Amino acid sequence: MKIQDMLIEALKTLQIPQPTQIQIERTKHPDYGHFSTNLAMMLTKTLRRPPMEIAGEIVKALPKHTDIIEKVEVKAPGFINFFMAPKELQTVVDEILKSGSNYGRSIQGKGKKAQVEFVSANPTGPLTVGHGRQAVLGDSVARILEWNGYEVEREYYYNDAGRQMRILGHSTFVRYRQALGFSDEFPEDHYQGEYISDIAKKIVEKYGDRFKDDPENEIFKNSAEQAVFEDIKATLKRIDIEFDCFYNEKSLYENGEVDAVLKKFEEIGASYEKDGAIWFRAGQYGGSDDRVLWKSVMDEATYRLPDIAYHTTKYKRGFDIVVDIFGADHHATYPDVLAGLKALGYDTSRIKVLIHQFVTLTRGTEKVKMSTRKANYVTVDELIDEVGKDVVRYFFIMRGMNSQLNFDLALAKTEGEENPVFYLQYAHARICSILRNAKIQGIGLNEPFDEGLLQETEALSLLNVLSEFPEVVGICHDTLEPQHMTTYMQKLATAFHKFYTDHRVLTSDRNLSVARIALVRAVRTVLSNGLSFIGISAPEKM
RNA sequence: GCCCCGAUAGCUCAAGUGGAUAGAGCAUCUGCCUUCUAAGCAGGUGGUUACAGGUUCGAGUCCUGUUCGGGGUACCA
Repeated sequence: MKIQDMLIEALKTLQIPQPTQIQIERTKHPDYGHFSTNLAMMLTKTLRRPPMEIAGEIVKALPKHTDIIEKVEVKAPGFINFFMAPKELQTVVDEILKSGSNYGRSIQGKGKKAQVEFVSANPTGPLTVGHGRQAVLGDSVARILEWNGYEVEREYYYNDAGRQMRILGHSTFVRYRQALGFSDEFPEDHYQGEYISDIAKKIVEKYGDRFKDDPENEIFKNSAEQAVFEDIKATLKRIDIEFDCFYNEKSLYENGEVDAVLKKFEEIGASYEKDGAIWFRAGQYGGSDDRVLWKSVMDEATYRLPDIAYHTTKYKRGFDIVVDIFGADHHATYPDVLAGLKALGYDTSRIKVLIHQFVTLTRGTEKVKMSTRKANYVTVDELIDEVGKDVVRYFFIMRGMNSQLNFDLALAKTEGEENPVFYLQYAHARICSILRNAKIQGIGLNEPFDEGLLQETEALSLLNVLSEFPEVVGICHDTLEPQHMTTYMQKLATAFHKFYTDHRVLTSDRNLSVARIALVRAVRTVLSNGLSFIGISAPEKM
């Protein structure tokens, strides 16, 4: 960065040793210029002099580059504020138009493979609002990594062998009997959802009463699983989420990964037998207490063992970065998995675990409890029907994942068109409309322009916001939090709407019009890139 | 008991590594459409950032304690 180089040069002339890091930040308020540094305040400790004094000397010693920096100010308690020259701000238009849909992309992940694992709900029923948050969050994290140059794989891990699935199969069986006219009672702890009856009816259509006395027949569980999975995939597709891989836990037993972990643990003494069960010394590897890996009672593994084995495959499959996304209810399980991997000698710093808090559903002031069993949930599909794909996606990532998300169903309906997502899309549509009009007036979109004509306050602040986009992509990468992009997009749209209100793009002055067209084309590019970054469509008309 | 997350405007929420005057939307009040999309813009009202201490040039952000809410703490996943 140019400002940084200038500061380093100033420190050299003053013979002040350079601190390990020079912080340069964008300012919040225009009064403080475009960038500022706390360098003088950082130096006050080592130099033992007042920061204002140091700041003054640094500013005097700064090399003069009036084409880049228009003004430098010192403000109490010792900030050095840089005001960029219009000429410097104006260069971004050309840069954006040249880069187009690549503007903002970073290459820091180039050549690296990343995997994002999310949703991973067992196929017992439709995706609910709770899953929705994770689905959108996970896909957004994947998009963040893609924008930063990684080759990204989206993975869905599931288990179709557990107790839940047995109950699902039996639920289907009972509905099947009922569909055949038997008056079997439906057990309370079974899956109450109507989708089970639909699946059962299809079995009746296809096979009649052939299985009426065969509750153990695999057809019940298998048909249910298949149907549910198809629904889940269809739902995800509606919000533009597609997985590259569905990984079945069962395969870890079939391909020997589970056994391999057990054997290795035994070899290195990370496990021991007690009370007929096999325990993992999690405490020795950064976990809290020792945990059971293999149950004595049922003679089967606990979930930890296949989870550890599963994660070893992530290393074996060559991912440089692995992101696991869990709901708050799973936060206690991952330390054991990490401890297991550490025991096996893997570098666990490659694994990033993101925990998101729950979605609390309310209808007005009334809380809606959700349970897949009792079928009293709101599905992602219903949500999409209600507010549309873009709003669903935006809604789930506009809040930080650490906060519980309150979803008021009553409000979701009324907010409708006042939703912040329309604000962004409207800015894009407005620009498209201007460009259509420009064409009608016979102004070409690619005519050479004089960027020096973009000098109004509103234009300059818009240019400043535009130049921030690549940094936001970087912040999203560092934090793996997509909401930084939504916050930025609001800021960009605001800057544009403000410019639009105060200045016409198509004026009687042709040169000015051409320059402003270039500006709004740059805005459109960044809007469109940002919307694609968060997976929201950029409409040309609204 | 112990662990994780949260508490910011009347409501829902922002605020990258500690920075300056804590921001949006909704709600409410007032202005702005014979000119490119008013799904917009400008302005008003609204805050002791749960509470009490601490760290420092500086704390919504870090530390300690308290209160309240959510989630966990299994030979369930």
